[in-house]
Amino acid sequence: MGRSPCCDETGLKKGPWTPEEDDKLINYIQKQGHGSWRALPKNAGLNRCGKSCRLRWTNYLRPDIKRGKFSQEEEQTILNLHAILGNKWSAIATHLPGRTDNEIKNFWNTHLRKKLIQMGFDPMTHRPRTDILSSLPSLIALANLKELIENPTWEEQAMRLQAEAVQMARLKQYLQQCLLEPSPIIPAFQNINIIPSTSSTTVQDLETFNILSALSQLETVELPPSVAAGSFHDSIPFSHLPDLQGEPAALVQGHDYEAVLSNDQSPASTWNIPVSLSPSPPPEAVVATETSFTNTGDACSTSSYGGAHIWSELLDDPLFHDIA
DNA sequence: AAGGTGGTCAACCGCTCTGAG
DNA sequence: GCTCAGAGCGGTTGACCACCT
Repeated sequence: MGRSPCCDETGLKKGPWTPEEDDKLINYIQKQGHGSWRALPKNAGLNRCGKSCRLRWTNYLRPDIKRGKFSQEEEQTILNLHAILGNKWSAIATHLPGRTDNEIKNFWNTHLRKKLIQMGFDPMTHRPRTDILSSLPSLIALANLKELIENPTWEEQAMRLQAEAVQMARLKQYLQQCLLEPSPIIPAFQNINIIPSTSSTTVQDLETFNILSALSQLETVELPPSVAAGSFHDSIPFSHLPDLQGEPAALVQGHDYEAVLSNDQSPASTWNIPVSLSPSPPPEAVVATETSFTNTGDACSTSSYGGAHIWSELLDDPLFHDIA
């Protein structure tokens, strides 16, 4: 399918529009309307293809176009709509008066997409990224390498790695059980939906969640007998994480998105993009989570593994970003 | 001051959709 | 139902600009 573009016709001008061309186009459309776009350039005295004229008019010259920076409300609207519609820029644009699909697309690609990635969200599914899982072995190797560099003796390394292996195995076992057993959802991941809310989900929440999600899917660690006994699980007072296998909102096909948009309790997505993309103080739930690990007092304590700062150091490491 | 790098955004390209004949 | 022209859409490009080294 597909036709050769009308601009292939030789002699037609391409590239940036001059003020004179803009004036011609505006004057013609204001007097005659655009009618047939293909016929327009000839009638208006423009050496352009109709397609180029239409684009220039709809994206730049139209009188009702709102220019300038996107407001917080517009930004949030785009995020919410994109979670439901995906890259349907024209559909998104219909909900933002004065904004063009091209403008929204550019804004998404240059701002919002990057923000979501930085926060650990997959910009396409609006869910926390799980591709970190594929690089987890590298991540662990990196952590070990870091330790090797900082701790010169091999005996220390052997003992440390052994302890870490036990910790990771236990953590994995616990998280697997958490994922399998229905139990109350921890506050940090409660009430998750695509509609703006006052939820205080933070970057820290997401990083924590990503790490926990990654660890929960570890498949390569041999479990020591103490884990199999189940004592570890019993000692941890927080519960299971959201289902990661659900349908990504952006992939919902054939959905009546207008109905979804008008429904505050939309089931189309179970994830909440934070209202503000700026960091906020960590919620109690996350603090409680870290405390829970530390207070167990056994090998699963994050403090004996280096604590949360090891992970945050790692996550900030340029090498990790390359891997991720 | 000059070159390099990254961000932004207008415009283009190629494909799909739609409706008329 | 088929074909084709026109319109529309989303992805990509490239010029321009600001900032950094």
